Amino acid sequence: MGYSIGQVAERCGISTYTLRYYDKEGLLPFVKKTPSGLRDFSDQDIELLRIIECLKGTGMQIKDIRQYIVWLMQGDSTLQQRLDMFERQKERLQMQMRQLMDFMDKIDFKIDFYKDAVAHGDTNVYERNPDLVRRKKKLFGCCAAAPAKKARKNSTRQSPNSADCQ
Amino acid sequence: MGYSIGQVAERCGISTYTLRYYDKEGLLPFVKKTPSGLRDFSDQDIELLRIIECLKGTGMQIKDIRQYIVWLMQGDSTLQQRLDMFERQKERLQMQMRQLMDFMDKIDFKIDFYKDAVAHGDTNVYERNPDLVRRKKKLFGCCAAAPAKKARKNSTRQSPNSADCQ
DNA sequence: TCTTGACTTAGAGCTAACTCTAAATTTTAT
DNA sequence: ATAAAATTTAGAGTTAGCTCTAAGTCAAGA
Repeated sequence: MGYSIGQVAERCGISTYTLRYYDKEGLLPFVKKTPSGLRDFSDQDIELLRIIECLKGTGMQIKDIRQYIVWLMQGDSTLQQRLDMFERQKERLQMQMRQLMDFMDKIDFKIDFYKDAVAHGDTNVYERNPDLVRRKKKLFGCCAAAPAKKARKNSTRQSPNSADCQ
Repeated sequence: MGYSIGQVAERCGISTYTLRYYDKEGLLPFVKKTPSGLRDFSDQDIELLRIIECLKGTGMQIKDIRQYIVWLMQGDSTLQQRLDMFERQKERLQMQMRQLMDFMDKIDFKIDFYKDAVAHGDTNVYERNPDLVRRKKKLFGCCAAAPAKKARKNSTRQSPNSADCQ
C-alpha cells in the first residue's frame, strides 16, 4: 500500500481533479490500482510527479510531457532522447531566468520611481532624481529588439504626453 | 505621428490581434487615434506595454493589470497603491525565481543521470554513481511539504518497482 | 487612378489546463 | 452495522488568453 490520491494531492499541492486529469492524459501510467480499483501511488510515482511539475513549471505542455512518459515506457532505447529533452528544457529554463531577471530590473526601477513619487506626492521624479533618468533610459530606451524597419511617413516623435512613464 | 499597430507588433514581438485584445480589455487607454481612426502608439505607450509584458510575464492576470491602468488614469491619489502593487509583484517574482532554481537543480540532476545512463546503455546509475544517489535523496527524498497526516492503513513502503527514478 | 496591403470593428472560435457533476463503489470511523 | 468520507468513471463546463473571420476603410506605391 502506498498513498491514496487524496494523500498525494495534499502532499504535492495538486488537486485530485488535476491528478485524475494527468492520469487521463497518460502522464501517470505507472500508478498501480488496488484490487478494488483505487489508485495506489508509490514513492517513485511521487518522484515522477515532481518531475512532471518541474517540466510543466518550466513551460512544457502536457502533450510533450506525455512524450517523455512514452519514452520511459519504451525503456533503455530512448535514453538519448530523454537526455536531449532535459538539455533542451535546461536551455529554455535559462532563458526564462534571464527574462525574470530583466523583469526584476524593471520592477525595481518602478519601485524606486514610486517611492520617490509617494514621498513627494507627485510624479515629477525625473526632475529630482537623475539616477532614475539614467536607469529609465537603460531599461526602456531603444531596446532595438527587432531590426528597425520603415517608420511611418511623418515620423517625428511627438512631445511627451499625459502618461509619461508611470 | 508615432507607430502603427503593425510596427509595435513587430518591435515588441506581440501580434496585432493581441494588441487589439489588450486595448479591448482596457490595457491601452492612452493610445491615441489618428483622425481617420488608426491607432497611433507613442514611445510612452510602448514603455507602458513593456511594463504590461513584465507584469504578465510574472504571472499577473489581465484584470489585475487593468487595475493598475485604472490607477494610472486616476492620477497622483493612487501612487501608494501602485507602489504596493509593484512591491507585491516583486515578492511574487522572487518566489518564482526560487522555484525556477529548484527546477534547475532537478533538471541538472536528470541531465547527469541520463549522461551516465546513455554512456552505459542502461539505468543502473545508482549502482555506479554514489554522488547521484546523494543528490537524488536531497532533491526528492522526504520533502515533507505538508505536515504528514494519517497514512494509509497498511502503510509499509512497497519495494522499488519498474520505473525507479527515470 | 488603381491596386495592394495594412488597418478598423464586432464578434465568433479556439486551445490548454483544468474543474466540476453525477451516480456508483469503497473505505473508515463510530 | 451503519453513516460519513473518499474514491471511481465518463463526460460536461469553465477560464484565460488569445486568434481569427468578415466586411469594410485607409494608405502608399506604380
